[in-house]
Amino acid sequence: MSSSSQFLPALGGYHLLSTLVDSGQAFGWLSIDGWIYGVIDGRAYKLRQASAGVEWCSSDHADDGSKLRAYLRADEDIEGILQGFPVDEYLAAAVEYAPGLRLVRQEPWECLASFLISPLKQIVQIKQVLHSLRRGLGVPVSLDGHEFHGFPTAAQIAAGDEDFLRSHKMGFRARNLLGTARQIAAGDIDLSAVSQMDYPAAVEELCKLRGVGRKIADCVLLFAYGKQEAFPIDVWIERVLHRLYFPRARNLHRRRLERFAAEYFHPHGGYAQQYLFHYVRHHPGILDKRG
DNA sequence: AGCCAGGCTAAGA
DNA sequence: TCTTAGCATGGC
Repeated sequence: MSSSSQFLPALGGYHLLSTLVDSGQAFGWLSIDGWIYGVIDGRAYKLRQASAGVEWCSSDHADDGSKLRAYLRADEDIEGILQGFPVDEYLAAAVEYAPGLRLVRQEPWECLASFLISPLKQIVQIKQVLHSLRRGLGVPVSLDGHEFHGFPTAAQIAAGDEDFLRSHKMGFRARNLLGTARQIAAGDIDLSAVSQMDYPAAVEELCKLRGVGRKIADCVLLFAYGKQEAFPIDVWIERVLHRLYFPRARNLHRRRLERFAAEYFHPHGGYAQQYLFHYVRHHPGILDKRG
């Protein structure tokens, strides 16, 4: 059952590993034998870095690659975005460190469910819980003799109970995932309608979901809906903004940081945040610098 | 061993 | 409106 690989051009600067495996925006991609494996919309894919693009292979032999292109945001003008960043030594260092880092466009439900697992968990643990959940509920799909699983739907999760979810080590987050899955399965909130909303309305809508606050809403709006105004402020980004941009400020509240980021990085807050996050996670020492 | 993790809810001031 | 305790689990 060998499938021939295909090639996505115009992705020369793309760095798959930092974008898919090591970025903290998506949690389902696995690095195996020099390829990166994952599932998009029920199809298994494997991807590999090539000199002038991305080599890929799908479990669906009739796959024309359009889903993958959309997921990778292959047509995005990354050069223009980087040019539009404010002149800033930290941002410049972050881009220089990982110039091939990109944002992707995930499926909204999977992204939302993933970040419902994120509070008070490390990224490695989030990945473990989500893979466990996939194996428990997801539809299997194989590629190269490896078995993967699609992400469980909201209806599938809503049909279960909290103890089942807790058996996948998600602790108190089980209540939130179950509650949100039920709101969506019941048609209480329509995730497909969120894409047409402007950013503030979308934030408000997502925050109606159980366990979703501003930070998780921003993650979903950025990583799944492509809303560039979204600037998720987690503990790391908060430290970065505080230490690097307001080294002597006291009583810096989340509200103040949100306002600063929205203005200063406009209109590319989402990308700026992603580069800064990736950079600080690999250079925590920059936070030691005293202002 | 002890600190901390891509936060949120709800209760109390 | 603003603060804060409590939350489950495990990597390092």
